[in-house]
Amino acid sequence: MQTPTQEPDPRLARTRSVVLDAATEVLAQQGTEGFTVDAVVARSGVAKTTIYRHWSTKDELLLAAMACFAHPETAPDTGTLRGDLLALLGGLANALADEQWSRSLPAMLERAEHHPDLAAQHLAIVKLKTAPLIAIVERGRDRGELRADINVDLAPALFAGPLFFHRLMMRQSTSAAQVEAIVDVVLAGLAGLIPVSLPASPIDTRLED
Amino acid sequence: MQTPTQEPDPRLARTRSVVLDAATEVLAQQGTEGFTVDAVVARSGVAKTTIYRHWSTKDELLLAAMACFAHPETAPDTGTLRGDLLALLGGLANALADEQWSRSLPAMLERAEHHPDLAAQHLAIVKLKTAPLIAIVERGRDRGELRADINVDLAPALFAGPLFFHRLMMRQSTSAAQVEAIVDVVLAGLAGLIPVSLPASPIDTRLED
DNA sequence: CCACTACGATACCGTATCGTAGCGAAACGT
DNA sequence: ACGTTTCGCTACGATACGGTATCGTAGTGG
Repeated sequence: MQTPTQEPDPRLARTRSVVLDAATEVLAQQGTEGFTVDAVVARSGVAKTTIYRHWSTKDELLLAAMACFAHPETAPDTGTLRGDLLALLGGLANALADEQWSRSLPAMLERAEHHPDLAAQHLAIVKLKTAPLIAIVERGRDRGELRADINVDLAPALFAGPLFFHRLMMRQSTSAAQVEAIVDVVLAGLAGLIPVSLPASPIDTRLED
Repeated sequence: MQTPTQEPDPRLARTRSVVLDAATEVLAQQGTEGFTVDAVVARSGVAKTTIYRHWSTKDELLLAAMACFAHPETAPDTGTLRGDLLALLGGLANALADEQWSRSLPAMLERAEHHPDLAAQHLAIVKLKTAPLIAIVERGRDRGELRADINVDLAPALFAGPLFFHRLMMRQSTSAAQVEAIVDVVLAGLAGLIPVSLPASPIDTRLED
């Protein structure tokens, strides 16, 4: 009856991969203005018609290219909260320094600002990337290295925020020593004195025209 | 001899102001893709030829529009470091929530990534905006509320980074309660236990193709 | 070996956008 | 009042880009 061995044509996957690789590279190197279908054609060596056979519009291609960055991050497990944070944030600092994802980040942020689909996808990616950080902090809390009543919602902003600030606003990388300093300051602040309990993040009623 | 009363034509200043206002609005509302000369023409009511008489190219216009955001920020003075930080960062949170500068920020970051002139100008603006924060922290340090050997280079990233992280990555605003929590955590970490002394920020050898 | 599918090349259309030309009208300084 | 400067307007030219049509080619599965 059915044809279970409906082998998909390997050419499909091949061009799809080649084009998406080229698209991410173009986005990373040229930004939004340089992200043009012809540029992807030139870089990938794939004909424009073929590209349009896979993605019916330029925005779809951009969306698909962005989706390539949605790899889940694995949380390190060094045994201590501080060690985990240093490992994770050190890796983040390195990624922010020279990975394609980091170079395309400003372009993605800009496009997401005016394109709801991209905004949703970017938010999903961010949650994917921040999940291990939250997991680490929760694990440390459960281990007793932090107060039990701590609210983890601010953890991504507190720990990763400074790194992104350096990358996006100051346009410079964060050294290992700086990562260590950030971890130590925030960790001391979290572990120590003040009970951090907050109302949940406020409803956001902004960012729409 | 000379004509000392070289009264500048008020029309020049007027159109310049009108066009730059329109340009910033277009940039904030439409982003880089919508930032087109014709859009500025439509919004300002100034003829395209006139715009090109003031700025010889579109990039110059964009540069001039960005320069409008280079207003120096005034540092509050409440008497305590915590009060100053709450005032300043609270203002920053509000600005990030709904000011034109915040809405054009992603576009500016993206353009700066691939346009050296804009990058330099953006960095100058950032330094202008972070200066009062550094001043506040130094004042608190000199007042004895922080260790004397503290390094203030990380202060902008530690205090303002989380707010920018919320705005850019999470696309949400930072509530007053969250600002307070951030200030308390970082302040506790800075005031307390660990001596934060770092080598100076590393030389940046990235971000060029 | 064969039908089928995906791919490549080229040409093409329509449109958006940057930037300019030319001329007349209006506002300015004196 | 008058010369000068600035502005508005329409119409362009040039280019780049998104997207399509057509036809021929090459790889794929059976």
